[in-house]
Amino acid sequence: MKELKQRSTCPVSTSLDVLGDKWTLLILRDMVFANKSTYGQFLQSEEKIATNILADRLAVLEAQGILTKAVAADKKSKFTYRLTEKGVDIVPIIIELVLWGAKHCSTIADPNLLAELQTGKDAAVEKYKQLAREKALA
Amino acid sequence: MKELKQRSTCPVSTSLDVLGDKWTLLILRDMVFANKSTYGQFLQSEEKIATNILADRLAVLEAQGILTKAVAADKKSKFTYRLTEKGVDIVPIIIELVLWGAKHCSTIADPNLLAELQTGKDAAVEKYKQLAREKALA
DNA sequence: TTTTTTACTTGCTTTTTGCAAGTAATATGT
DNA sequence: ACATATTACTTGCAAAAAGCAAGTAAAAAA
Repeated sequence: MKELKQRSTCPVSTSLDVLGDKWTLLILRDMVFANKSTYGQFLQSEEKIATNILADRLAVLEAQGILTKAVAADKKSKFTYRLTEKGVDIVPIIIELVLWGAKHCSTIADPNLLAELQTGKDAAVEKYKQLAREKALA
Repeated sequence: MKELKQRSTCPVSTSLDVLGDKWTLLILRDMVFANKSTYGQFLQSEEKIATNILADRLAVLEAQGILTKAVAADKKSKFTYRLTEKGVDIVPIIIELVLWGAKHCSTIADPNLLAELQTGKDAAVEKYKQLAREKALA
């Protein structure tokens, strides 16, 4: 069981104890916006996470109850990672990162997603949370 | 000038290139919610950031146009750090971290802030953004 | 004029990351 | 049945980042 040290009782600080690095939220982004759910799929992302880092972060996320790991339906040699409700609640954080990056940095965002977020953020957040929940049941 | 390498053109990834570590968003939290603006004040926070890390992060934030550095009004030996509009736009990210940490982790959050965020998030976000802007003018 | 404040910098150790290669349990093709 | 491929890791090592203690330097206060 991977343990994390808690630097203080502040909620921002404690959230960062779990999510504050360059890779964790990218894995969750891939689950929410790219429908990814296996180790092999996470490895294929553009940012090229190292295999040991990916294994470590998945273990932390599982230990923290943000996702669950189960043998895949089709193959016994494959695992499927799914978001828990604690994981689904990270969707708003990811969406704020999309909006900030798209507004202030040189990035290429999906125009449809961006338009959706800019015209009705609350509805879009709910939509992506619900989609994430449905994927977790499949 | 501190440079950061951009791992991809994804807005989430690019935001994390800048903000994805354990300290950067704590400095911004202190500016937004604790009215801090000087090196010495940031050092006093509960999480005990090291002096070299703080100096490094302030330089990155300045290079990225998230905050500005100026000689303090009262003392020539003191600097005042202020949020730019790009910095003010990080407020929603911090607020989502507050909400997630308070809901899912063992933390102690200010009950007034929490109630305010839970009853009317959008209004509260605007309020703290506006307060941050006003501080930047003072 | 000495001491204190303020904002760092430097040197060193420890931890984390990144990279390449290796392992092991299925699963597939012939 | 047997060899090859897929999938999910682990291991070892070098490089980068973080953490810690001490030192520096300009300005302010006593």
